[in-house]
Amino acid sequence: MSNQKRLFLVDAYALIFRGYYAFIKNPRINSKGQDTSAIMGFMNSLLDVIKRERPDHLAVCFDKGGSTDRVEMYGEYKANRDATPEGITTAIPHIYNILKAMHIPIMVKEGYEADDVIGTLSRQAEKEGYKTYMVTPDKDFAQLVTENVFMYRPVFGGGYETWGIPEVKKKFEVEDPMQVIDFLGMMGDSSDNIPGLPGVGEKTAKKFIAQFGSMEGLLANTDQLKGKMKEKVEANGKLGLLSKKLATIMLDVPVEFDAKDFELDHPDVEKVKEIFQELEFRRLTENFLKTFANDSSASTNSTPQESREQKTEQPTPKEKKSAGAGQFSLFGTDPSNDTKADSEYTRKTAETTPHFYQSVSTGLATKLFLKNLMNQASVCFDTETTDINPITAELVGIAFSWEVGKGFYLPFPENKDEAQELIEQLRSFFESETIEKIGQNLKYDIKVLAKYNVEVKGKLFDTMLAHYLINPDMRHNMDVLAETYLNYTPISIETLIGKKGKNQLSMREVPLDKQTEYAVEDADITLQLKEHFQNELGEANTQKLFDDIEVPLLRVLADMELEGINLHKGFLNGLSEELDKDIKALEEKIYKEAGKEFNIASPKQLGVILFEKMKLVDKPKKTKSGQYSTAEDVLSYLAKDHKIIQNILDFRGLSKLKSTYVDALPTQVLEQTGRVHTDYMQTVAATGRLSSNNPNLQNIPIRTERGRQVRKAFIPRNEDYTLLAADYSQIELRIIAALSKEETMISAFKNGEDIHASTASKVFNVPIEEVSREQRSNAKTVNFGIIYGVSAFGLSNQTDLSRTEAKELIDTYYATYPKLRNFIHDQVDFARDNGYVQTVLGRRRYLKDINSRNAVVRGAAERNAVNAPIQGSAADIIKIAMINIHKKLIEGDFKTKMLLQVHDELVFDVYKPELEDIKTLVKTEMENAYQLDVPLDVDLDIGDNWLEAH
DNA sequence: ACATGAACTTA
DNA sequence: GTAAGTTCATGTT
Repeated sequence: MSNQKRLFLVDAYALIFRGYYAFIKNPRINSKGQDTSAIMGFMNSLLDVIKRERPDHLAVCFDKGGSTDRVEMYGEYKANRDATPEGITTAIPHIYNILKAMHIPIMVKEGYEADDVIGTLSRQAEKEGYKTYMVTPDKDFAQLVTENVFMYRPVFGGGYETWGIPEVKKKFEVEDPMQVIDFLGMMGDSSDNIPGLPGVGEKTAKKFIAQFGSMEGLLANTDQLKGKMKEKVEANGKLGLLSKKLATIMLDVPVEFDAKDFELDHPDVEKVKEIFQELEFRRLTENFLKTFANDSSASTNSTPQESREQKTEQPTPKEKKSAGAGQFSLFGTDPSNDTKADSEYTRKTAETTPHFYQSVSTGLATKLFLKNLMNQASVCFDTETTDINPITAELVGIAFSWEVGKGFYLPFPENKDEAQELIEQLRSFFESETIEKIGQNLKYDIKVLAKYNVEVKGKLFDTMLAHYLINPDMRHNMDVLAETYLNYTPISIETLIGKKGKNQLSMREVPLDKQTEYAVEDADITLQLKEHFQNELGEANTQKLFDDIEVPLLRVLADMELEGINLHKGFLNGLSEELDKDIKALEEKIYKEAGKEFNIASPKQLGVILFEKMKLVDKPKKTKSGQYSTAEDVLSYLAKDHKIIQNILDFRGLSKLKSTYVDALPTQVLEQTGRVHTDYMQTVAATGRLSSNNPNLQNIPIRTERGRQVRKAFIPRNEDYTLLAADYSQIELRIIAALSKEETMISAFKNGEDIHASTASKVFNVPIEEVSREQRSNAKTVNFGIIYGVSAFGLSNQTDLSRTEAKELIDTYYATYPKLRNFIHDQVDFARDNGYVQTVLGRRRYLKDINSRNAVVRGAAERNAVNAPIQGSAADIIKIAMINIHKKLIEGDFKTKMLLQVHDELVFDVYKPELEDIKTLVKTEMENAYQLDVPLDVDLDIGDNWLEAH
């Protein structure tokens, strides 16, 4: 049996899909904007199988043109499948090329699915004495399992399981794997759109199989069933038999198993390397070389020259050098000694990497360490604390590293005074202007240290910010970065302190040796990442953006967050009670109108009430998940005809207001400071904007009278202070006017005209003083539409214009502002040519879908190409203003503090005696942050709360 | 306990 | 039509 030859048949699409979705949260995009997730995922699986099992025969099977037979039987077959994602269709040609270069045969047959091809080949191989392993996660294959045919299933979390007859029997509760067909036929398969018997799911199907053995057996004995189930089965006998047929994998596909052809041969290494290089697979290349490394000793064709020769010949699988099957066993080794540990992925960890991490506790060691530390030019550090909130966190330790693979950890005593003593010894390091400090998310560490009265001075390098500029669309947490760029899996925080929730430990409770390994590893990795990103910043031309904007801004944000803002809790409590009364009253009305009590906040229940019970509409709109849509725009449409609808909309608005703002905000006041401290995210928004959370202070209501009351709760520090809000007027329109050099629009801004009225006057060809409200409003909508990348469709949705009217309006608009249209086209062209667009400061956004064949996907990318430079440039400009204002406030020793940023607005807590100076300072810095051909204009407002200051 | 979708808030 | 975050209900682990 051990000598029996083994054939592996790979179900290509199943593994490709699996690989693609494994990366769906964090798609692999290379510098050319290609989504390589699917290729990467598939190749990982393929190499994994080869490495683990060292098959002597292998082929990869694809579907082609779907199953004509099955579609003929049942028109709906696979009809409700979503279109194959673009990331997959574009991957297929690459995968074909790689397989060809690897000399692995590709099996496809027009009009058949991979299942059928694999089934047929497995039967032929069985006759020739092979053991066949079908590499697929798809359960349908279980029907093919015999004594010599197995499923080889990848399992989540890595590894594989082999399903033979016993496993299939157990899983499906059948006597014979063939009964899997009956099982699938009965319960159906929603992904293939096999109907199955109505009302029969997994449980019932298993019961039927046990009782009747097969679909035919069931249909012949329906007298033994009862009730509804009996009726249903009897009525759907035909559907059941059809379903069984659809679920049956064919064994007579016109393909042939050719043992010689299927032998796993040596790949054309150079060719594969070339393709991988093109796709920018670094780790995979190593993995590939490693996989095929240990067979080369005996083989002659592994030298570069040889391989190149082979390439210039015919690199098709057919062109094999004849090598006796047994003698030329590629891998030579017995698969059984290929241990699990060996194949457990190639990513490095602390365990597999030499390192020297040391904790420093004694006084003498600390002295030596400090001396050494102060001699460095550049040091990476990372603080470990008791809390994720830096304001309440206490230091548990600090890790330092300045040499790859080495580092030190200083544990901090729990006693506050002793901790302060230790930090005092580090003060000269942190406050040194000459030593560069490296870290991942330095804003956190800086805030922690600020609580110990230590300021971090000198040049900074934040790896998270660096990567945000290099690839803003990815995520930037350290684990992802380490895995992507260093092929290294760091120790997870969970292995130290446990899963979050009930019994999570504090870092303080972790044994010192574990703390040391974890903390110094973080510093070590961050140091390595810095070396990596340093060059990439230059390549992406974003070095200046990094040094002059993002890094300085980090200190500004740290100060704003530490400062927090004063909140009038009592006022919100009063508001909450009012809202509560009104919400209850609305509830009463709604229940009465509906004739039933239900959860109004549940879209599902609400949909049933409105569209099934009350039947307000003939054909209700559905969401993609099949529920009735009760979205705002759908309901608004009905509001004038049905009183209940307006009440529901009001209910929703008030509930949101109460739960998200009025009730939530007071709970976010930090005990220690009595203020609300938001956290600005500097690396989240793809355009370069900031985002705010815990709580989000960038979406405090303002549009409705009721909502804007919440702003009254944001108040100055005390009576000596007042709030100042400074906001850019029309900054995005000014930017697009300046960038497009559209003179008409530029001069309107220069003359201080009302830009929407001015646009209306030109588009509708009336004198500016005769522009009607409606005309101005439509012009305003188009102006905004331009910023978002207009379509006639979108515009007509926003206004009461029809699609054609909207189209006409856009055409006239472009005729009025021809350079604006050119600008838009230029942005899209630039994106097509370069794969990215950029802001005034060179901040890039990569647009992988800009050349997509799918018009919807491409359209979205085109709108991004227009919007990102505008939204992003506005973000750049306010960031410059913030940095400059922050600097001036410190230099001038002002008591006034900058508190909030809301995209185009800054809010200050102004010390009253400084008011006039601050007004001038803020307006000047904001208006002169960046020189455009259009003047920037800033409105200032002052008040005793945020609403008055507007 | 955790993830997702719908709905609602902002610039 | 762009960019975000929070809450609630619901379904899965």
